[in-house]
Amino acid sequence: MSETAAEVKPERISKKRMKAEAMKRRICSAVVACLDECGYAETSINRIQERAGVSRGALTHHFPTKQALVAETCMRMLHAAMRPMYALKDEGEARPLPADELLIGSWNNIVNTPEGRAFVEILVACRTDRALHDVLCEDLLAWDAESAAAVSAFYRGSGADEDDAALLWSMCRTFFRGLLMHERFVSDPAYLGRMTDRFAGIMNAHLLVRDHA
Amino acid sequence: MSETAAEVKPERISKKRMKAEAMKRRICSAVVACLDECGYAETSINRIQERAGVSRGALTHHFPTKQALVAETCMRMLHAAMRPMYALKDEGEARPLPADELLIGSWNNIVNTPEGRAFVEILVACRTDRALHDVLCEDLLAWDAESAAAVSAFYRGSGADEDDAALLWSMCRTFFRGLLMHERFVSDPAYLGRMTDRFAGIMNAHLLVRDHA
DNA sequence: ACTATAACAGACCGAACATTCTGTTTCTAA
DNA sequence: TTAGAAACAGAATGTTCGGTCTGTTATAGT
Repeated sequence: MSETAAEVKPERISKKRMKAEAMKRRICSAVVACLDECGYAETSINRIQERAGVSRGALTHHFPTKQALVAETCMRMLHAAMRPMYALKDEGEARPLPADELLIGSWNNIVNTPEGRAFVEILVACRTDRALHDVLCEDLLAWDAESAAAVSAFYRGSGADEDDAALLWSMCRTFFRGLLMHERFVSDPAYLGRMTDRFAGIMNAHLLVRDHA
Repeated sequence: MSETAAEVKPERISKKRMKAEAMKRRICSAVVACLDECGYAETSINRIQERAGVSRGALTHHFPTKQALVAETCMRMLHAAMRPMYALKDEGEARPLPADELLIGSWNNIVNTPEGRAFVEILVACRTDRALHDVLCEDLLAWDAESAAAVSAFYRGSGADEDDAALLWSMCRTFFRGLLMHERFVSDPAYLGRMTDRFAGIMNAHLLVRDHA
């Protein structure tokens, strides 16, 4: 059991593990860039290895299959996207933003980014790649639930249901994902801004900041 | 000029052209099925030919490249999706549905179908495939404009802008596209229905049936 | 009836694909 | 200090890809 030996002294961050972690991060960054720029279909192992500037051996050593590579990249992205939300939570009672500002900020800083676009590529791939879906489904559902819980803590919905805020928030993320694939088919780039503004304005009347009673 | 000879007597529907058209329809149907079930990445020419039950020669004869095949499939889908809208227009002043019914109907009969899912696959592919994008962009923009015009004829928006109805309609289609890629990641299938209902309810207050003054 | 041509059929090709494999280096635990 | 294992490196493999090419058959204009 070599792994138990490794678990015995986890406080010791070995030089080996640091290098391996750096390599993994480097590779996953290349995956994000490739997914964003080339799409899932053209994100081949060859392209990733060239983009990351690593050898084929390094890639296959850390990620035995392409699905493992994409899955870990996805989870790293989700974890990174969740971090600011935790930071906000820990910061205590800094009053939450109005919903429209939250939405515009989310669009600009989270969704409409290389990571956001890469995530959409993965989501679409999951629709038809059962193996990839099975690897990610559980974690994605958990992430959804976490995200919904975080929003529900600060916002309430205009509807009757107790979980209306979570439903509305899910709808917002759905809209943003759809917007990403519409991006290249608007004649005027400003039109995207009009859509996000209009949408945020409408949702602002339904996703309301919770009173801290 | 063999083509002029063909143009001279277009009223004569030759047996040859009918067979060719039937073959094309058969192939494009297989493309839709493959895109829906396997996704763009796994929609290979081999798979299409097997699915359609045609020879490689037939495929390459009618569609020299894969992009031509996907592009024509896309345009056929859009044309088919547009047909009921024209039929509605020609039918005259049959009062339009309230927006929420229009939306739920669109989701069930147009978006959440094999064709709708295939269309999303194509849209996502266009994001990173410049050649495919260039072939389709113009037609897709025209289709968007047609769709917006058709909606504007019967509906008005709650906002100040003259084209608010078109903007709202575009937002609705954006939302539905996003919903398609969320489909496999909801724990309860009924949740999708809740999302469409809630969304339709919200939009119903902004997308209003135009008075026939 | 005849011939030119569109409509197929299927073998073939080089490139690229994901994966496996055998070396070589570097670190770590004993 | 020294096995031994993890971290790489890169060649090799068999498959599948999109596209081309040469035949064969059916049809349509003359």
